[in-house]
Amino acid sequence: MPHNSQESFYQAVYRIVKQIPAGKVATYGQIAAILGHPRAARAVGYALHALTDESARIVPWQRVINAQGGISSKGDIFRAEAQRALLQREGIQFDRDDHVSLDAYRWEGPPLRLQFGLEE
DNA sequence: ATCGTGACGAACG
DNA sequence: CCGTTCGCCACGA
Repeated sequence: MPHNSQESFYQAVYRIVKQIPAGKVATYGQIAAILGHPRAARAVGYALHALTDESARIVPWQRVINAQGGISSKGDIFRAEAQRALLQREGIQFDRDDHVSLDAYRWEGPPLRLQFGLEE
C-alpha cells in the first residue's frame, strides 16, 4: 500500500533513504525534494539524526550527505568517521578535503512510480 | 498554541 | 575558497 496520510515526515525520509543503493549518495536537499518538500533539507537531517541504533541497521543513513559533498555530523567526530568508513567500504572515493564527487556518485532518485507510491 | 533546535542550503562579500 | 547570514521546517518540550 502506498504511504498513508499517517506516515510521518521522518518515516517518509527513511522510506526514501532505504532505496539508495550502495556506492551512491544523495543530499539532504535531494531527499526533501523527492518528498515534495524542497525546502525541508534541515528536517531531513534531523530525521536521520533521530535514528536509533536499531533502525540505523536498516536505513543506510551514511549515504546522505550535504550539498557540498561533505559529511555533516557536526560535533560528533566519531559518527562522522564511521560514516566516512562505511562509504569508503562501499567504494566511494573522498578527496583530500573529505569531499566526494556528487557528479560521480549522486543517486538519480527513485523511479517515479515509487515516488507516487503506486507500488512498493 | 508557541518556541527553540538543528546530520541543511542558497546567496553574499 | 572561506565564513556569515538568513530562510526553511518537522518535532518535541
